[in-house]
Amino acid sequence: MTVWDRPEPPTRPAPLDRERIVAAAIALADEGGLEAVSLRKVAARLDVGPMRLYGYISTKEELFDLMVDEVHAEILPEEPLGDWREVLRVRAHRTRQATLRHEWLADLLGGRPTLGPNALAVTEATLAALDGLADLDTVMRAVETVGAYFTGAIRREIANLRAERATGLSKRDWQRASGPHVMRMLATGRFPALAKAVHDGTEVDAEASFATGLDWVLDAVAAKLARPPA
Amino acid sequence: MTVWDRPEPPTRPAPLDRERIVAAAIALADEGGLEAVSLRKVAARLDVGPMRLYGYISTKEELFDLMVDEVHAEILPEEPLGDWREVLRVRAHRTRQATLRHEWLADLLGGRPTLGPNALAVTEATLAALDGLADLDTVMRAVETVGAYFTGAIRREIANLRAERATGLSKRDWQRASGPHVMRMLATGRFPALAKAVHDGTEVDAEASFATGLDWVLDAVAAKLARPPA
DNA sequence: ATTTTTCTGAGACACTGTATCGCAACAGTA
DNA sequence: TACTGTTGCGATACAGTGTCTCAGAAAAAT
Repeated sequence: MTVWDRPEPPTRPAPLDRERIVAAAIALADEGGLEAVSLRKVAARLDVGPMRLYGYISTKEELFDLMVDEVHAEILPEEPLGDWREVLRVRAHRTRQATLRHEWLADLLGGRPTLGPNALAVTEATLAALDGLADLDTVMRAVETVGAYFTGAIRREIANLRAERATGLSKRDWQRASGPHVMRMLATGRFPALAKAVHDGTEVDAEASFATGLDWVLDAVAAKLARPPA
Repeated sequence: MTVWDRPEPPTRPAPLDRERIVAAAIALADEGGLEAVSLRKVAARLDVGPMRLYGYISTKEELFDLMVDEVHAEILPEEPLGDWREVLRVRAHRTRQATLRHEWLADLLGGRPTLGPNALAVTEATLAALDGLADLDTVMRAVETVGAYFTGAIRREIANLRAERATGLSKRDWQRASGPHVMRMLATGRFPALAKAVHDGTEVDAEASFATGLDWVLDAVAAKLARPPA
């Protein structure tokens, strides 16, 4: 009975779990954007047949949900924080940073309810920080308002960033020269205020403007938390 | 030379322009969501070969851009408005209403810079309303902050609405019973604040909560416009 | 050792966005 | 009026996509 007489052991299928699948999908998305994520490519990256994935997820949307929740693990701060304001601000900034690391997150942010364990943990931490500072409705309004702000702001920032990258121009130059189109539009004289804004506007740091807008919204929340609602 | 001797005149291709294309695409999207919009279906609706469209747009993304700009025509109010606060509030509410009419807009909002003529007109009107009330940087921050808020809020509202529709439950019941999943998570005791919120939370009207959050943000803007920046 | 159950992956299906390119209808010229 | 150059249309093709079905192989149970 030499080695050659014995057949090769049957090729065991590559081990698999959701963690591995999500990691592969995130890697693909980080490299080529959300559109680079196809079930076939994810499967190929794991040396697995495409249909194998359907044992772990039942739809591509679910894969996206898992990806989003996975990133929320990066958003949840490891150590407890100070007052409610810091909690909200840190959450906003960490979400922004995570989105800069995983730009595809901008395409998914706010697109569907996030009910994964990590996302729930983030929400829990936020609510806990505001607990007792006002009645529940006010607290919810505060959390949602801040969330709406940073979701929208991050999406716009990434959208602009992509546009800049596509033309290879800075934001300001891009506005100035984004195709002849905008210039021509401005030249028509139909948009005087806009023209002035484009002409006189200084190029502002994206992070600074994000932070400033956030502070404004936090100020508003502070005002409402201060005195109980009518 | 009877009629039957003469051949039919050659079938002239159906007349076409961007307006028609965009209208067909919007109709499809209104009926079946963004994913129901395919170049083939748009073309079929216009009795036209799919490739014909490429004379008017050069990519599907461009079609989406045209659709978004078309809806912005509904957002621009026809008559001039009062003070800056009313202008911003009306813009937010009209954007929300337009998105409720065209839910697919939620998927596109904030996803890419909007440079079409109608979107520019909306921006122009907004900037004009704030012109002179503060230095340009502050004005821009105000417009962008409010825009970020309502963009994010609208997206989340539509996301929740779709989730409710998928389960056929009200928002509150949905949170309570969205699969066993959330309930099981809450039952673990790891999310006390969240559990309390779900348990004690009253069902709030979506429009009211949108309006309230908007007012908060507008209050914040008002505070910054009042006194010139440091 | 044999049966039952589970799981896997090859292939197929109905689509998608887009490139290519032959053909037909038009405009301009002789 | 005949011809030719140009344009623009659309059939066909290509390389993908998400997902279904199902024959067969491996694992578990008997």
